[in-house]
Amino acid sequence: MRNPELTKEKILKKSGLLFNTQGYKATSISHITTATGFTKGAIYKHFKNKGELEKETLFHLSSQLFENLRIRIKEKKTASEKLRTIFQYFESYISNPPLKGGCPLMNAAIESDDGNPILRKGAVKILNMLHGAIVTLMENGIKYKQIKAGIDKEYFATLIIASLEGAIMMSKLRGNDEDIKRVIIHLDAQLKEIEL
Amino acid sequence: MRNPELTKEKILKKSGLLFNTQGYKATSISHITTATGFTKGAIYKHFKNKGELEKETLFHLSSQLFENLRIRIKEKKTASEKLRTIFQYFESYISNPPLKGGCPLMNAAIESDDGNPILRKGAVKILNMLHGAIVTLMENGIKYKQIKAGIDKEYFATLIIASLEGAIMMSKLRGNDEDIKRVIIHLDAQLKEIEL
DNA sequence: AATTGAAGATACCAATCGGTATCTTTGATC
DNA sequence: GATCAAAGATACCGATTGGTATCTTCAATT
Repeated sequence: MRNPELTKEKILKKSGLLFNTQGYKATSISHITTATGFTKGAIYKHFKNKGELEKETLFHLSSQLFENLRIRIKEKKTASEKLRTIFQYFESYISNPPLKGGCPLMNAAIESDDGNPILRKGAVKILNMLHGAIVTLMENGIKYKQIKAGIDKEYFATLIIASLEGAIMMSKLRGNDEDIKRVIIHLDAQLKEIEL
Repeated sequence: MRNPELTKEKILKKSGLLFNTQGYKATSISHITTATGFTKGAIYKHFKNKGELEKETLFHLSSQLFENLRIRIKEKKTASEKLRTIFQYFESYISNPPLKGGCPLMNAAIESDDGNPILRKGAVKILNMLHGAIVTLMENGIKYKQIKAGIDKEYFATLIIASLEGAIMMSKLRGNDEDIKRVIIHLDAQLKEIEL
């Protein structure tokens, strides 16, 4: 009944939940052993230390969310629709969370940026991926005449990520859905202005 | 040479630095004793437990920043100028940080929102204060015919806070000042649209 | 079916955690 | 200047931390 791959997957999944809700530093190996049912020995067979587990877990979390998002985006045809899908996905973090604990990028960014350089590096990578994905999405929109040419893509990508991330923090903290909705209304309006 | 008030102040100051950079959970009492030069006995004479110290420190940090901001805002005359002062203050978090470790509101919000209800309550209070301050600022702007009447103040306040907080996270993580600058350019443009 | 290396369990380590009880020192009050 | 409560130092507590060494169990290979 042994299945090392499945064991590693289970450890990553449970660690993801714990790290994203309780925080990386605040989640101990013992918490993970009790959550998974495995022992320390099993965990340290798959991960050489806690830092490595944190890094791999963050990557696991983000690939999961990215994959989810990618599927939804693929269904849409125009760049505008794709962008709006991103907005809605971020709203679902509040209204119907695909993952407890809020945005893993934000969580890792805030916890790591003044210590834990390994985790920080992972967070930077994820942020750059997200930013880059939005930029290419807009490039394609321009290419297929759905979006005005000459707009500053980097600027829009930053605007989208910053306001959505900030809004999730606000809504999550205040137990609101007002803040995230307001931001999405604004982003929708901005999107209308660059549509063709 | 004893001065209990000054002792408490020093503990709060050093704790503020440590909590805001290393995180609340990650900063131990021992870290604070070595940073302040005081012993555990001294700390627990002024704060009944670590949670209380965290709460008071967050309040101390935010009042400091609020006071700084309040002074700068008071110098400006119109609502637009006052709002732009807020934008610039957030930019200074990156370009010339008044405090290491980024925005204490954001830090406390992210670390506390799934545990540490005491700290969370403090963060909510600060967020509501900031939001409320921006709303009143705009109300006065409307009153004195500097800003268009009929605009959604709550909406603008949320937009400002969300995008600035998100941008700080991004710029801090990427070692950039691009992201925060882009957001401020956008907020400036938004402000121009509601000016009279 | 015996072998063997990997998977996982168990038991332990020193260091550190938040917290407390107790002791000494200080400075204001009389 | 003696008094005395408050401020702060010291020493300790049990629990928990990340990590390791060792043992057992499993399942694929021969």
